[in-house]
Amino acid sequence: MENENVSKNFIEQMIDKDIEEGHCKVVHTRFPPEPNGYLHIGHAKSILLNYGLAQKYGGKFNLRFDDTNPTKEKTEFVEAIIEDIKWLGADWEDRLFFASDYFDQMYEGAVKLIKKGKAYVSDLSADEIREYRGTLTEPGKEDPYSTRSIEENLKLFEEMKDGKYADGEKVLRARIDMASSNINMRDPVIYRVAHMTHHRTGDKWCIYPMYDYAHPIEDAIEGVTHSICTLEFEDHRPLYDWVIAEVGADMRPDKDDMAPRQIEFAKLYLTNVVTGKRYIKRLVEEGIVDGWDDPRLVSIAALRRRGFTPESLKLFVDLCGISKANSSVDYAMLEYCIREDLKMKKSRMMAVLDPVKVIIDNYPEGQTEYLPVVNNLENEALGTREVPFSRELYIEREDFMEEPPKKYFRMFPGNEVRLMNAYFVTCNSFEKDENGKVTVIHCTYDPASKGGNSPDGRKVKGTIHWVDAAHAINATVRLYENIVDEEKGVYNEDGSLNLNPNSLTVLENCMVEENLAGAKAYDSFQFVRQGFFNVDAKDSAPEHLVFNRIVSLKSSFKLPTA
RNA sequence: UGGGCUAUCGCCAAGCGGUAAGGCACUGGAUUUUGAUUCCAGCAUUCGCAGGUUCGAAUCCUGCUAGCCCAGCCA
Repeated sequence: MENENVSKNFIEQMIDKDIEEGHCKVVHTRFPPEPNGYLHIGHAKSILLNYGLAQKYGGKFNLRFDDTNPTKEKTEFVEAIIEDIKWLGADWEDRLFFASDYFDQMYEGAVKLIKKGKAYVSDLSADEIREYRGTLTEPGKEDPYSTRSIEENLKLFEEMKDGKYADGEKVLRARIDMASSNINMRDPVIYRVAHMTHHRTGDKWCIYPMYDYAHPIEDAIEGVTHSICTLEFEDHRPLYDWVIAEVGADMRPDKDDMAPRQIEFAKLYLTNVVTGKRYIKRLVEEGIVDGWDDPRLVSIAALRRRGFTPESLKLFVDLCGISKANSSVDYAMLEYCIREDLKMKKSRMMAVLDPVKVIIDNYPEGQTEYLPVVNNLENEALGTREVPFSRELYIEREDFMEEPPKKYFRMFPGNEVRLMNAYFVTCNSFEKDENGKVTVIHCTYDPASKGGNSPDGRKVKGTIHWVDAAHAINATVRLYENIVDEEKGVYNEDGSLNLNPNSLTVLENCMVEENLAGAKAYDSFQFVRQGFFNVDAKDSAPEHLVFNRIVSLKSSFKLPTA
């Protein structure tokens, strides 16, 4: 269904080559999150990329938790991550794995390295290791413990595993090249001691493998062919390849298929959003946002709560493309994607966010008629509904002006407009309170224009939405804006976030049509002339609905400001 | 001033030696019972800069410049 003429990204080109040259039999990808936090839209790019590749090439996609550091990880996060990925629609079938499932094989691999003379136990402290490592411009120095015999290393490593040493007392290092211009190759630490209960393996282990050692092994064991990660790991690729060559290659399920290959791509950055964990943590702690799923955030949970759909995110990720250039995508692109996804799928309802009363003076008192309304003029499959109409209505306060500027074709004294799906009405007069605020607008209607067209062919420039006063239900509607504005600067001088004071507007006395009465959590609609809205999953209740604005409709209408 | 990577329209992004795709945004104009949608039109003589090779260069070579990443017993 996607356009066939879309050019392939550089990863697809690499995969094509691996297949053509006969290296790769079955494309196998994975998404490997560490369960130490919530997923956000950047992760969605990676998930959809990896899953999408597996689909396109008829391959496989794994979900694997990279849980090699128990000090940061929690079961709570694995559950949240699973929920988010399921919602996104990426299907790992029966391939849900944990790096911790492979701790035994990783340990055996380390023993093998020691036996080959490719790893040694060091007693250097963390500080000393840093000193010996050298700097960006100076080579490192040999670790004084690097000359230990294989037998001694074997014994020491086993003792590390058996808990004879305290955290930080000893580490296992790979023996590569202390003079390498790539700092990752200067005898990297591959195992550390951490007396810590792991969320899955409990107290079985007190030594844990480092990412650089563990990750290639995880990929190899699972038969992953293309290990896709972000740009900051480019410098780690030689080490990834080293581990594969030394121990990983033998762990592959199919020795004839390709050994895993690491490919890096640029992360997704979005303008006007906050993704930094420490910033979000503060916003949550200070009560500025309502948790990690506050609709102004871009965690997957927040986007879901806001009313974004998996389809819209997929579209977004596809439109953004994959490259190696660091870039920041305009938030407007995301807005386009959700409008695009919802416009044909959702019923177009009438809701008055800032109501002002309208009285149709010549409409019979006490009469109510139910007018048929098509739910979505562009999608008949959505059917029709009936909307009550009577003498007293509400319209949007901004749809009336006492003294309109030029090109204002909504309601004003003497002007005829169409009440959408109902009648032509002409404004005759209005009432104001002592503060000059309009309280009631008086109109007369043309009974012949029922349905919204006049038999005499008369045209009106404006069509406005409305809701019947006697039947409307009262609801709360929340309007959102971006939480920061890059034009104004994201950070203050003290490093704190320069927050948009208008990121949340709560409208308490909105009047929505009665057909919305049964709306349930996550249900979404177009509110005609306003935007797309959904029922808030946390705060809405059947007796009092709370809606979130997902995105506004585009508008080229601007009131002249001067 | 070590190594790795990246520079194509306001924002993404194709392009892979034969003379600058596409999308978002924006600007017109048509249709419209949403100032929405849809439609049609416009939107880089130029590819970070400077040289060079070539009949021909965004694509190859050389030299600059700018940005990002790396000195966790994090991932």
